[in-house]
Amino acid sequence: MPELPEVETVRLGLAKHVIGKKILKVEVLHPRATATKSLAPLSSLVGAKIKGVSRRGKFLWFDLDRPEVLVAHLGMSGQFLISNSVSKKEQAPVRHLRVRIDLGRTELRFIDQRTFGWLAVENTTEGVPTAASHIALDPFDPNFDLEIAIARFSGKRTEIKRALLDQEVISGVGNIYADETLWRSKIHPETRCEKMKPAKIREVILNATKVMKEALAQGGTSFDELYINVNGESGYFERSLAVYGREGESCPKCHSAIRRIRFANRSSHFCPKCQPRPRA
DNA sequence: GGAAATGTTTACCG
DNA sequence: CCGGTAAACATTTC
Repeated sequence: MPELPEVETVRLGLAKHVIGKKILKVEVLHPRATATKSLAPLSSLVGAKIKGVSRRGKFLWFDLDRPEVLVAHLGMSGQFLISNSVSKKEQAPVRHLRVRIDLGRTELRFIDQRTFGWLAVENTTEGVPTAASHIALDPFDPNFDLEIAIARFSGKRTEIKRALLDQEVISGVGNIYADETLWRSKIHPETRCEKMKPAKIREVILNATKVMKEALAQGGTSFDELYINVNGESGYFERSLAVYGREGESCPKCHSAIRRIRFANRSSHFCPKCQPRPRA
């Protein structure tokens, strides 16, 4: 579920609530919540103080007053929720609660229905944890370089949608924003990158950036309770979606029926009129 | 009741 | 390198 705008919404919420707090206790309630690559059990972080919350693409991490970081990936259904610590007795059971991190008056909870998300203790290289070291810069990164990104797309001999989803080409874009980006760009998802002019690729990247910025401003996209911010609130970008999840409904631009195709093992939504299939 | 679908990532195979 | 497929899993929808 969570793509860059959702992860960034979570990061902002976490930063507001956990920076400066010390980890007093860590309770792992599901074995898959700790990534196998974790250098140590999450409980080894007891005593560490949280100095900051960082993000690259869809990867999140907590910077600590020690070299290691606590890395998190939300997968399809991961959430962080901030709650006030209450005595064990008063706690209502929380569905899919995987990890509890005691920060004193605050408890940080990692909740994950499908358990594709994970946490890990990792080292960093130039401030970036191992898990995210192969991930390209996302368009919100101050060091993001548009020309380098264009070159990377141009070098891919594959379809534009696959490249958009490839986190080593550009990071942060997932299935929702890829479809929305291509609709805005009037490009069919199966258009080959090598057939696209650099100017068109530039337009695609800029549209991806724009659609994710707009989504961030609305707190991200929530279809259900599977994506909510650290306070348990939903995002409102769903109402702004032009094609994603709208198969059979009308294109906001031309009113043709939106189509859905299976593609790269997931659904792609597009307008057959605004985004005609490129001729081979 | 069962199949198909769901926002991610990684691995494997041809 | 590319692309298809599968896998990890729980839940909802058709």
